[in-house]
Amino acid sequence: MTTTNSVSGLRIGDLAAATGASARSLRYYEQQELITSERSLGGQRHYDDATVERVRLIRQLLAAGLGTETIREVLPCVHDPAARTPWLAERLAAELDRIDDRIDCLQRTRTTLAAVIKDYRAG
DNA sequence: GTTCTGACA
DNA sequence: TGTCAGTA
Repeated sequence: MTTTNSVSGLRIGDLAAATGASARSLRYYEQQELITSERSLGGQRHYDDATVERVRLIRQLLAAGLGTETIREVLPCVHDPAARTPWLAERLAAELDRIDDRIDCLQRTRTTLAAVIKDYRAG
């Protein structure tokens, strides 16, 4: 569309380019209430500059294996100490354990694959 | 041309 | 998450 209105901010294509997330993913993040946007008269989404950093963090957490529900719960306290609660601390500790388990799993797999490759190269 | 929603894979 | 359809 080429509608002109007063709504400023990044359009979904801009945010996608700035974060590496696809427009499809960005709409999904919004649907999951991980990010918010304003709508122009034509219904187009417009994002605040701060959303760029937020999306990068979301993708980092997603890549680490956290689910969207967990991210939604945890995101508020990352940059806002006031949002940190005992319950959230337990939640984060649980995620830390999961990540450690995952690291262990990856490390074992790495060792296995490395051995196979070494064996192959040795002929 | 870009984005929107809903739907299917 | 990609992609297709029909729009605005």
